[in-house]
Amino acid sequence: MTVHNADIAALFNRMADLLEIEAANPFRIRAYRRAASTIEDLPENVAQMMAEGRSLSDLPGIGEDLAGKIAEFVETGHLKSLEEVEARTPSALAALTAIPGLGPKRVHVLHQSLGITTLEQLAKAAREHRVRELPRFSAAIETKILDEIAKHRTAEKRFKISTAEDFARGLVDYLRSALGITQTLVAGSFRRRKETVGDLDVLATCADGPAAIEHFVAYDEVETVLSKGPTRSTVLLKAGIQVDLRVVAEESYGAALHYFTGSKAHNIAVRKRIQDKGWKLNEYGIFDGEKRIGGRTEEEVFRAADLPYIEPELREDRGEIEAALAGKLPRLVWLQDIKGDLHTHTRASDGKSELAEMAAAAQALGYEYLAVSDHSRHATVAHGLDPKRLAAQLDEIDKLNDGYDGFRLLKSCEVDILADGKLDLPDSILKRLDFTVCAVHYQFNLGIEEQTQRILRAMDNRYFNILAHPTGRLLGERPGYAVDMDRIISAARERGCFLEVNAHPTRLDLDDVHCRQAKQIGVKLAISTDAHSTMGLRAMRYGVDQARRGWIEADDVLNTRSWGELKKLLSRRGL
DNA sequence: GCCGTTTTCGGCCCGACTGTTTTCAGTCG
Repeated sequence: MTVHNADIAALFNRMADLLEIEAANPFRIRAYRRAASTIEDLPENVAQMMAEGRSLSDLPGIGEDLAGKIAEFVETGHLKSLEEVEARTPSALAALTAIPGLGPKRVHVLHQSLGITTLEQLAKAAREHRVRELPRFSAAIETKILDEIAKHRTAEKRFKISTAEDFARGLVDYLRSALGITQTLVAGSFRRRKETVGDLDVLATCADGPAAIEHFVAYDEVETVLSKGPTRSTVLLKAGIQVDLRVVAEESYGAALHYFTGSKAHNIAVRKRIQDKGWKLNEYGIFDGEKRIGGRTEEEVFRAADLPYIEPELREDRGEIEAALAGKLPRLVWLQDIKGDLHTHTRASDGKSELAEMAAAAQALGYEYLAVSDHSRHATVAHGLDPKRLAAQLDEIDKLNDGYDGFRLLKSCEVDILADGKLDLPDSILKRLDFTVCAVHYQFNLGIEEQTQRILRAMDNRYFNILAHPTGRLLGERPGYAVDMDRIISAARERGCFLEVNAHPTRLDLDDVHCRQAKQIGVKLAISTDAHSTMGLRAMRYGVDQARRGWIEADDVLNTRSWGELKKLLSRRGL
């Protein structure tokens, strides 16, 4: 059995959930969570590392004990200590803490006093008014629990970054319209540019906190005010997204921005360093005793921790602190580094704009080139091109290119990878292309071995260049197909192929962890929009954000290069 | 449970808001 990092992370997180309900040592709980996060974000497979005889206890937050537990699970498929905890505290209890207002302490009481382990039992007990009798509960909490169960755990909902931007724009404009609010910024996972966000963490500076809060809760998109104090308030918008506003004074802006941007693990690590110097960091600033010694800017926060500025996308406690100390922070790729788009569609297949329109839009973005990569024939619903139609498109591109100065349309095609691993078009037409973008578009339900083999076989074709949207996932809609990405990435390096970071906000595929893995192994990435219209070209920034989260630098990206340099990289050996 | 050119033991980030707790625990971020 193959043990994936996600399995081990889930195991440790479950342990942490249950230990929390048992009121175990909070630092022991944190240790499990930190280890889970380390494993989950690790750009290598842990079971593989073990097989190679490498020491897991070198990983941050993993000591002798947890390394042993990982080994036990990899070897036996079981974790004895977790089973012991589960015998006392059923795993189902962890799900109850997802209900807002129910934390580990209350869930513990519910289990001990009423024997409740499931949502159904909880609802029944609440309806029978048995919950309000318990210590630290009340009729109000009982009603709230029933409400939350009825709405069935909307708390879990996450929003695509592009959707969140939509909500954020209106809100930020509204906040800025208030007198006295000088700065407004959306921090949190939004600022770290995670592919999805659970809520919006908004920071505002204002001398009069309560006035800013009043203005905030009066926003006409507010559905419910969940909490409201003089400096902080939480609301639910009609769109279903939760928003936290935090108001601080101007001199605390940097400290508050750092605090509110997170991630939590990163903040803990930075605070620890400042604390080690005998100072204190909170959202109001850096303090030496009672005396404020900084915090107006984020740079001051990092400086106090003896660190250079760390970009928000890196702040996940995935080694950025260590890299910063060693002077090895990546110089992350910027949108301005991008010189062209390597995956786009036109009306010839399922796009909405004409070839010339796409070219004009690309030039307006300042691009040096745009690859046209319409679907191949197997994608019939997308009016995929057969060799004849593709040949006609290539002729048309030649004609258009004659008229451009300092810009070039590149000849490409999004070639289907057939179920047997063959490419959907014959070499006779593929050889006329500048490069191919190859993708899986059907038979998503193959087993992991079959699916991996299918892609590896396709990569064996010397006309295979870039693997498009490598996992096929659609955020919030469907998971990716089962595929062994470790092997795909290694195979790409051996064969001189590349992987795409699909910039469409519903895809963002590769994810950040695999971007970093590709970089470490030496596989370059294409950041491409998969645009189906001229508007679609503007999604590039989401792909760049995703790549930045994966520590990607301009040199790691194919399309930061001029066409001349790019062409050399795309020519596979033996061709 | 992890971790250490201060430590192998004793630390481990910090604060706002809520509610029923009359002095603070629980929850959340």
